[in-house]
Amino acid sequence: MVDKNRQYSISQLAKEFDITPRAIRHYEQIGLIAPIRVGQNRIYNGADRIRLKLIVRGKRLGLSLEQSREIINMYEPGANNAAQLEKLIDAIRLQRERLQSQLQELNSLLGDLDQAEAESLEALAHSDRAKAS
Amino acid sequence: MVDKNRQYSISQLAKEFDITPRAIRHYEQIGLIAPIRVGQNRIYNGADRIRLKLIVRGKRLGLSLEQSREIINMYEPGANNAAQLEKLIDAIRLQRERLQSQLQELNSLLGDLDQAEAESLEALAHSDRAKAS
DNA sequence: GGATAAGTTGACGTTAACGTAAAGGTAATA
DNA sequence: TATTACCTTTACGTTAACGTCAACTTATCC
Repeated sequence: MVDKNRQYSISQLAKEFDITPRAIRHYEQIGLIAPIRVGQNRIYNGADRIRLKLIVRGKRLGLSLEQSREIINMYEPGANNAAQLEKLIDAIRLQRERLQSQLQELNSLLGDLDQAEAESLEALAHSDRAKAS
Repeated sequence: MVDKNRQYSISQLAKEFDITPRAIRHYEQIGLIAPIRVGQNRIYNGADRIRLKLIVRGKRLGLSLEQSREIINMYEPGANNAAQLEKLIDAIRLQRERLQSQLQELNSLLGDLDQAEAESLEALAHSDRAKAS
């Protein structure tokens, strides 16, 4: 709760999350974050930082910004009611399921390939025999 | 081995893999497949079909066409040597690992959220008490 | 009072992976 | 023979997610 009122510059956050200031401004352009201004400079608070964190995590998870938007919209620092959190968690679970089915696909592909490998090894064995003969 | 010499039209394959003919032509443009021509029409054989299958699977796995290209290039219907297959399988395994780390991230995010949920539930409980008092 | 560092706003450029006409060839079918 | 049904090429359009200038302001340090 200490950093609830902390303030961050754009490059500070850019550095922390290893993205460019331009990217952060882009997120603002499409309405994912809305920092306040001091003079003409953007100043980010703790909630903004969390939103950014969600975005970056989403990217690592292969989510589009639009998909992340749903998650971010569900994150309302004050209006943190349980129903919203449930929805958020459900969304994440759904993505997890997507990933898991991808993994399944991948494993089946690996299965195919292992089989192909086995066959080709056998083929090689046969050709070896052919050479040997 | 029966369909080794089978022939397919572009729309047949499009239908089979649930993609558009345009997409298939696109894959050809960037050199992922190279069907023969009969007149001006493209005719695809079994190997072409496999390549397409690899592409489509790759997409389901979240691979870019360039990533798929590596896999496809490793698939040489005739020159099916074991070393190449090993490389192919390794590539797939690598992708699997990427997915698995994504899953881990996802699970940790879910962990965070579950905790946030718990906290907010507690907060709600407190506010209930506040209301009750 | 320059130089340097960090910030700002346009606004055009870029990559990926096709979509979407437009305009025309060919073959089977009513 | 006219209408479908597929096929072709050419080429511009589209979305996502920023990258990359250009031109300018503001604060700080020597």
